[in-house]
Amino acid sequence: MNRYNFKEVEKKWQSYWHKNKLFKTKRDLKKKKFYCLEMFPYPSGNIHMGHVRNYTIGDVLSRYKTAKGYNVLHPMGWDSFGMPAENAARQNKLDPKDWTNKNIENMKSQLKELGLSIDWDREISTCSPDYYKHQQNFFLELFDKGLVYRKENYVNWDPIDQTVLANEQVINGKGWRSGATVERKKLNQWFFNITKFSNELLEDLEDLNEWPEKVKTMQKNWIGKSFGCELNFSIKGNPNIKKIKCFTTRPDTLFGMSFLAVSVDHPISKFYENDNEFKKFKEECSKTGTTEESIAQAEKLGFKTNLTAINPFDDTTEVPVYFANFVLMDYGFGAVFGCPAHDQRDLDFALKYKLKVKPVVKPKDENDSFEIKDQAYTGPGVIFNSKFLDNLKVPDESILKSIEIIEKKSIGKKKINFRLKDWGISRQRYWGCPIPIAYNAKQEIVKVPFKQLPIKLPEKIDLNVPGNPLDHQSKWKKIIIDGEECELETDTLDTFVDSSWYFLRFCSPQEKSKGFDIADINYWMPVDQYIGGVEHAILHLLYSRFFTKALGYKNKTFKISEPFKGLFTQGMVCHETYRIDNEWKSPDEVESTNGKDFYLKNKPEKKVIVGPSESMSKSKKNTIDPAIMIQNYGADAVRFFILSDSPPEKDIQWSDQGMQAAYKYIQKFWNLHYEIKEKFFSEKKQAKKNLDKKITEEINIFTNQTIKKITSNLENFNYNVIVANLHEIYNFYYKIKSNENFDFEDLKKNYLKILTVMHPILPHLMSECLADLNEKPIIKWPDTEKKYLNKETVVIVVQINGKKRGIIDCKQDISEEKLVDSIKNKTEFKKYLENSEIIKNIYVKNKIINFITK
RNA sequence: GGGCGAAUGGCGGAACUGGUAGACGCGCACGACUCAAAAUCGUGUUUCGCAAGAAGUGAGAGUUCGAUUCUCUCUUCGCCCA
Repeated sequence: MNRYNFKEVEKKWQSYWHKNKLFKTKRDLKKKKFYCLEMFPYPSGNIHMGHVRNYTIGDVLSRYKTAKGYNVLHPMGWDSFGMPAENAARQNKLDPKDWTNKNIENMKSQLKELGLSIDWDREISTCSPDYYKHQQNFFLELFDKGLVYRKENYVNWDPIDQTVLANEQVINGKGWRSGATVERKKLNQWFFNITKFSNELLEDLEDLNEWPEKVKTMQKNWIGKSFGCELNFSIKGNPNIKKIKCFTTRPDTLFGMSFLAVSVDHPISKFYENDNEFKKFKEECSKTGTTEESIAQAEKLGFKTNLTAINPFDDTTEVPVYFANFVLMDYGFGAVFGCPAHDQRDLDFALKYKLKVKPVVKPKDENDSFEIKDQAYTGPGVIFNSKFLDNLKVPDESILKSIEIIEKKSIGKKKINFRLKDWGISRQRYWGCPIPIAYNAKQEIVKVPFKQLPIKLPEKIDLNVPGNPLDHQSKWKKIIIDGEECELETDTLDTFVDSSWYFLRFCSPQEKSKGFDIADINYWMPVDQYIGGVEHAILHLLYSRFFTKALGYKNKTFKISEPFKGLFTQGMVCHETYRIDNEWKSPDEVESTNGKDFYLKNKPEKKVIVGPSESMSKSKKNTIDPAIMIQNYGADAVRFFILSDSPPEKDIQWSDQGMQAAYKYIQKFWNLHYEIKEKFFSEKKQAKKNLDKKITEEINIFTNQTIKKITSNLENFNYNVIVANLHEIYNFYYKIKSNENFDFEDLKKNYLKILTVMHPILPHLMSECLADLNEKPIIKWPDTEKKYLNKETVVIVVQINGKKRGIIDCKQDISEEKLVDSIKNKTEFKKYLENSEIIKNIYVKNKIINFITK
């Protein structure tokens, strides 16, 4: 017995792959391409189990497609700009660049230890000027196309740190680091005009039939197309304000209107600037965050003006006009009319300010006394209390008819509105891509010319000064453009921009003069399979789709409209949480003798509270370090386990026993391989003369059916089932090895095919097994032989009145008559059929026969 | 509140277009080897029942010769949006 030394073997094959550049890919128009891409990691320091799962899935697919004869592009890079580097640098007085590059180096070696089939010659890093130079150029290209603009916008402002906070950095209205109450502040910011593509981004989802429905629905909701109309209200009370324009999806509820609500940022607010009460109110509003969710959860507040609005359908009614905290300036026109009976938010507001609640839609089976209490009615029904709209069917008929009337009266028009907002890309941070814009003495916008790109980040700067870091770099800011002295923009780009085109860069990673070579794009794009976490289902994917469309806009050579043809979203890796009092304990700090009660290692008196299994996170300490697992069990075992227990799209529970079982499988298989080789494939051995045809056939059938199963499981991402198939392979060969009465040559032919289909999951072990049999490590996917996919005999289930009563072996495609006869003659079925009359039987060929008796 | 999805042994999970429910693994039990343990190997393992047999895929109905699979109602859980 020779024990399988995974450390040696894995290292050997990894360096073999590396030396022979086995995964290096070139554009080759003669070969069909397959672009397999996993979401590239942020270099935080170490790879985690989520990465292992993500990259293993992609690797299995890449290796399979390669074996299938595709020219596979499987690259890897680093999403290396971002806040953590800046934070780490601030805490430890390091340079973000050094910190990041050190992490990259470490994580790269960890990824290599996993045995991934990556073309490392294509490695890219978004924080490298070689990368962001092109990004700056794309920014200017989009600027020229009119897809970039600057406007004032509200941000979350931390007054102590003098910095802008992302929504997730605002916790209960306070800055996450300083604890200061966050303010709303207006800043000049850069935007990508993503809303220009709202319709395209929505409609093109239809063609993405290799995307999960769930993700498409999420994108659809995010874009939020709504059909309605704009509507002008005549205003009384201030001669300077004649009209207020609203957007509404429910013009059919106009007769139920009882107030008009406008945003505090609405242009009419300038008439109230000197009103102290209003100022106070506006300040109060600024305390609620800028997210839709925080606005939805906040109490509905209003500030009553002296204005009234006239109902355009009934000029005898006037309603009060309020400023309200739940109306956003950047949705619609920053004004809505309130119909409390049919909108919960309006109802909450009306009840608080004692406004009229008049129902105008009633459910079908209600009469005119239908009333609203504390639940708005938003369902279908018919219009009532509405004069000329009465009896119209809600929603379709009533809305269309209302819009028709509005258009006829020239008080508004049909309008499609999107929830999607333009993408704010300005960040007041250091560790990001500088925006290639400068301002001249007149404060005019000046583009930085291509020949002056890249605008590199200044190095070795002090990050502990509050405020926007680049703003303090007075020397760096100075730039001369066309002889004119200018000052550089000090905001950097949102890191989502970096990841919105990296998949294009992978096609031409070394191209110096431009971001990519269009010939490369035309060959490699789109990404055939994109794999990553569902947490990026909305923003990253939407931004990448936008960026792709923006590059193709007004550009006849760039023809890619969707970057990702197939999308797969994998589940998270979970582990139980452990806690003593309120302190989290990591899995390697605790132990258990019975699997139920846990205590601190070597301290049985210290009982540990076991919490539910949750996604692995550093904060809860429920992480397992992949590097240690690879060291203890080997890459193949870790790959095998991470694929085994759950379907890849669902969450997986980390389990020590599962990990050990995977390790045992590797060892067991190697031992079995060794036995098989010794017994059947060593040169001395000859098969016995009295060959058992049945076993030979059985081997061939097993091989072909297994190839078929594994192939279809690979195509459908049923990777956990492939692991089960691998166990079946072991069990089958374990059984076979006790027999000797078959053709050893034939066995070898079958065995080699089996090793080949196992290869994508266990590349090191299989390379070793193949090499051990003097086979070249070139993996070519085996075809199936049809004659072995159908057995000569089949098992037919016998049912009587739909109940299974037994099974019967018979020849393939047996006629119904013969089958019925043979069943009638069998004693085991006689007792069911004797005393009753057979009315009919249902026969499904080669599967089942069902007798219906009376 | 709306949308989407899920629910199968002690556990993770399998079951192609409706056709032998529980593949495969874990765990557990018993046995072999051992002075003993670990490791390894063998046997068993949905429930009830000695057995024959019966019940059984969250609950209830429906379609069907036949439903884990299709339809409806409900319950619970998860995710997203509000």
